[in-house]
Amino acid sequence: MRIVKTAEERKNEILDVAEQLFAEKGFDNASTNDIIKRIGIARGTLYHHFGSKEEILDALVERMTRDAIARSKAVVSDRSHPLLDRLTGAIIALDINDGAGPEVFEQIHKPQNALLHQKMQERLISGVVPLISELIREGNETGAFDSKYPDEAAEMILIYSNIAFDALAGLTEEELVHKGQAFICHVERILGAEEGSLAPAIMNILNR
Amino acid sequence: MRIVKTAEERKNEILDVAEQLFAEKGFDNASTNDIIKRIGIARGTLYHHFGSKEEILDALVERMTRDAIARSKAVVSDRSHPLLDRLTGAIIALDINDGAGPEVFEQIHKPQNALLHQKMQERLISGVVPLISELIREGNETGAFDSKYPDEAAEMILIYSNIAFDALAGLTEEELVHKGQAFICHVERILGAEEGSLAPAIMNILNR
DNA sequence: AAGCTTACCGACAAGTTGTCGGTAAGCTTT
DNA sequence: AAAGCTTACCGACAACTTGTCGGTAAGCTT
Repeated sequence: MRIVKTAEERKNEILDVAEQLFAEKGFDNASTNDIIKRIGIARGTLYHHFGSKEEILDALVERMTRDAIARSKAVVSDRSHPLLDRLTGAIIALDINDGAGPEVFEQIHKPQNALLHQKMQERLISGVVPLISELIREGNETGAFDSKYPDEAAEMILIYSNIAFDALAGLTEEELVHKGQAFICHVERILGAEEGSLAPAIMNILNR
Repeated sequence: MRIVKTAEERKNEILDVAEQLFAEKGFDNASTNDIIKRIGIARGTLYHHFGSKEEILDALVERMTRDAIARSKAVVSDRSHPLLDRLTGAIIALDINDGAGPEVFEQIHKPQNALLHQKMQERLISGVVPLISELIREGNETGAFDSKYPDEAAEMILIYSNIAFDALAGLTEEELVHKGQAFICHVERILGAEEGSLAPAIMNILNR
């Protein structure tokens, strides 16, 4: 009466439960025992599919970031929208909690998840920087931007948005708006865009 | 023949060894057993001074960041130097490895030290942002800068310099210079400073 | 010298990760 | 259909972790 599944099926099952547990208790506090108990498999089964606990984390990070980057890429490639909309859309696509569930993104910033957070950030940055910098170059040609260092500009914008928008828990609505406006202003300056040119693009995206 | 020391002495001894070990093996891989063996104390002694392994980490982070922030503060407060020198000096003071030893800063970015890294970053940012933003306000008055959001500008500059200058391991000399120039350019734009006004200030600091 | 505070000790409980020989399910292959 | 092979699965086990706790001893007061 032993239940057998394909390797892919079982791996995804493990990742699903790992995602839940890391969100609930954090990577450090969630044990491999927690995972196997919740699924109802034996210890050996888990280690048959993944070589270590960290390997589970890596696979999970891969799965989580793949979607976000794909979404970002889709927005960037869609030339039917104006350039500025594509820029803001690509960035926003990263921050908004994907379908998987918001509780993950809420707990991700807790100290127990420092590793998860760092790995996700690394992947997101390296995956999206090329997209954004290409967009910046495009803007340079149309005259919308005037950036001397598109790669580094993209890097700076993405790193900041990833870190700074982590800790927006204890902020009032007013502070939040202020922080958002500051961000827009600084992005405009970094890109050499006209002042106020980005704000409407963000509205376009959010109301879409 | 039991060796007794004051609590402060012993605590510092523990932190010294912890710093070594975290640098050698990373926070996760260095066990409390490693610490007590290297010092030659018993398990109970360690837990008499620190309530948990994470408490050791916190104390260590405190001790490490205290110096860096103090250095930064000293530079900012020294009004005998020009404003721009104080700005660049305060930022550079954070990145340069302090006397403690460079091996710590080399290993700090490894995955096993994600927690340490995150906690240090948080403390550094929250400690130095007020200093820098005050400096920016000062520059606004003298006309050197034109920043609408001094706090967020300081935050953005500090976060980027902390993250981006982590991974400069596999870069050529040329790439490094390019990245440095890009950073200067973007800081100037964020602050609304005149183009090229920051570069000489950085030279001043580095050659001091 | 008695007493109190506190640094120190080490055995122990409870839990963690990763290993390994063995079992059984579902394939080919003949 | 039987034999054989691959591979998903099992669970006991070793080796280690962190944190606890009753007890010891050093250095203070009083």
